[in-house]
Amino acid sequence: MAPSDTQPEPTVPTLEDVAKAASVSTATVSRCLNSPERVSEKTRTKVMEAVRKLGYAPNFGAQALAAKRTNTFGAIIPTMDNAIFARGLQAFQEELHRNGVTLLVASSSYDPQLEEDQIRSLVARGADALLLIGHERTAQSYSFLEQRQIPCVVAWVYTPDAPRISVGFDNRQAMKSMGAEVIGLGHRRLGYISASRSDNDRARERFTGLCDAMREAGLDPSDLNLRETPYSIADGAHAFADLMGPSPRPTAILCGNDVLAAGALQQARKMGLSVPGDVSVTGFDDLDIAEIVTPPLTTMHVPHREMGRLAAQALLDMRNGTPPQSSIRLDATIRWRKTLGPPPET
Amino acid sequence: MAPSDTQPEPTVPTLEDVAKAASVSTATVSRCLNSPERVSEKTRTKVMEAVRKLGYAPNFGAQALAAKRTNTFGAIIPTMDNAIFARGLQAFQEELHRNGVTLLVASSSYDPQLEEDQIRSLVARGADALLLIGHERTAQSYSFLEQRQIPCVVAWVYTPDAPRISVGFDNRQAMKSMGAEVIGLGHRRLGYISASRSDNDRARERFTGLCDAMREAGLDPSDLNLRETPYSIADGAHAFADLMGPSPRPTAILCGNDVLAAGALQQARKMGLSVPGDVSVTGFDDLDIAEIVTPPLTTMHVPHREMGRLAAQALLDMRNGTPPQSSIRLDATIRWRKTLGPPPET
DNA sequence: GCGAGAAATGTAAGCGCTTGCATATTGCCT
DNA sequence: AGGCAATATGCAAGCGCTTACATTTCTCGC
Repeated sequence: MAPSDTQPEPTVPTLEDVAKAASVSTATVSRCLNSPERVSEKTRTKVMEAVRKLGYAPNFGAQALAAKRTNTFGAIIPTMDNAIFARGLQAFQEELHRNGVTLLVASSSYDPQLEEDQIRSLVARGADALLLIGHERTAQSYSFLEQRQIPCVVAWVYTPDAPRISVGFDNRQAMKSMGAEVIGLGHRRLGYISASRSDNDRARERFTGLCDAMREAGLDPSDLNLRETPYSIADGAHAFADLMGPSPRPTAILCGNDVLAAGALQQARKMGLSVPGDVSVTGFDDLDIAEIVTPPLTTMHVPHREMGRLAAQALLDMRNGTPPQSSIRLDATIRWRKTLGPPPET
Repeated sequence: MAPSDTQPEPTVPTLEDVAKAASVSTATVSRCLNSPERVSEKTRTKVMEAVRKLGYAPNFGAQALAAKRTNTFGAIIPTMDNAIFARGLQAFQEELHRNGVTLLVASSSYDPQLEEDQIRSLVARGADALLLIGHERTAQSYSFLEQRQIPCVVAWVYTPDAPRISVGFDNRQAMKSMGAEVIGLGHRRLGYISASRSDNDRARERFTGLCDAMREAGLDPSDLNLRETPYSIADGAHAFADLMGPSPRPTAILCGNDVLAAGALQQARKMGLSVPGDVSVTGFDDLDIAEIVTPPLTTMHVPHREMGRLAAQALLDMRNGTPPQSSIRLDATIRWRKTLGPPPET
């Protein structure tokens, strides 16, 4: 039904076209669209009709250029390829939408350079404010943000002393408490599967937290059997196999996140190891998968949606000139399920 | 270390500032940035230095306005809240990035009206092309796209007859083949857990495909025991419980996607039902979770990354004036794992 | 019916950038 | 050294929109 054979006009209607069609000035059309109360009923109707007929939609670039504001926020997440950021981001976007702002999302693939590009790109596109993950980025990124005075909050971490507002939880403390539980159960030989710690402060903090826990229990962190790998189930499985190869095997394997833990669990089954009978496994994040793996994963629950919502709130406040006084701390708490138990008797 | 006490200048540097700082014309600076080869080595260095020193970043709006192109594509997905679109989208973005285009993502929350807004918003922001999911959207969305002649491809479906290019697989056919396998194994009483079919042609097609399979096997589709629910593990569990309540129970429960199937599996365990001993379960999508649930889920494998890559390719081609001749068909094939077997003896 | 102030509308100057065209510079060949 | 082509730069006209400010049109009170 496309009436494309009559009018081969790829022309985008402009304000001027509308003005002409309604025989008024462009100023009037603009006012009609932006502050309708300043235009008489009659002309307004006339103009709106022209708008509809022409299918006019304002050119965002021009609008931003002339008005110097957009109602757009940006978010840059390390990856969309797994569920880690999905839920928080969705909540973030919902909250923004509720407040009339549009969200633009970009992903950095865990690459600081790419992230810098994305920041520039989002800002150039008029993002009024930015949501960033973690504190790790290029100096240029920071000075750019600084210079442009772009409101921004850092999520997925809680760092009260950092120069910018964060909304999240204390990764180090959280992993420390997980470590303490594990050790408290009697485990002494620990394995840890971490995501790559370079360019990732969350991963680093979690690792440090585990070391804290060991130290506090009189264990030597350098005995910790560490594997650092990319972020996938298969990687988790591989690392687990690796860790469980040489004897004496660890009696508990902590994972930096649930995806890795799911891989570990899978591998455990493949190796005929019972969890937690032969070896305990813990995760971090409490993603959906934590509930459905077998056995259900004991993991650190992170209030993702809450975090997204509060981050949006904070950013909105900043934009409106009432910045939150300080970072916002959320609590991550252990979600006990079935993969953590005492070490085997032996 | 923020040197913010000396210069309280929230002024954004413009092309002109850079030009002045480098004592050249704005035209030269512009060329420096956009086609460096047309500028002498010497001035280029000079200009680049000024750019760096001032922290200059082009104003996207102005750029788009003047150049009438942006190197930006948009994608609108129904939700970011689960993994369904994540992998494909990530591949899509990688391919675009490889070709120098930036991706802007928005999510519609499965709401056609919201999607329409997002389309307008993305286009107004200069998206040169759009990736959309499925064919279901408001008439206004279509006429807008039509009128603006925005290249766009529809993914996650394969519909050779539709007026726009699609890149994906045949949902109906795929589910039909899954149904045929199930029936071929001897199952007669079937249950189906579907995502909401309104505003979702993928869900509708899959359902239809299953009916096809039944009909072809001499079964009456109206005997199919259907549950339609939102998209979460808990919903899947709930629907499963529902379906397995009254006797005679179905001997196989097909699910419209893996998330729902994961819930079903979870519920089966909770009810003490063995899969596939007491009841078979199948999924659709082959997300990561399919591999890690217990037992591993027999599901329809969808080449997500390939789909994302090809969609990007197609869109790139369209933008460059060499549109693909037709829709691109990918194959979805059954990934046999452990949840589908013959019906119980009884 | 008149004049004053309010309300509605129009005029035009940019916003920051790209780009066709004109104007230097440069390099090279004879 | 002279002349020409090629190469490098500058000039200035917009791109589509917003918004002070100017102008026109209403609306009333008397």
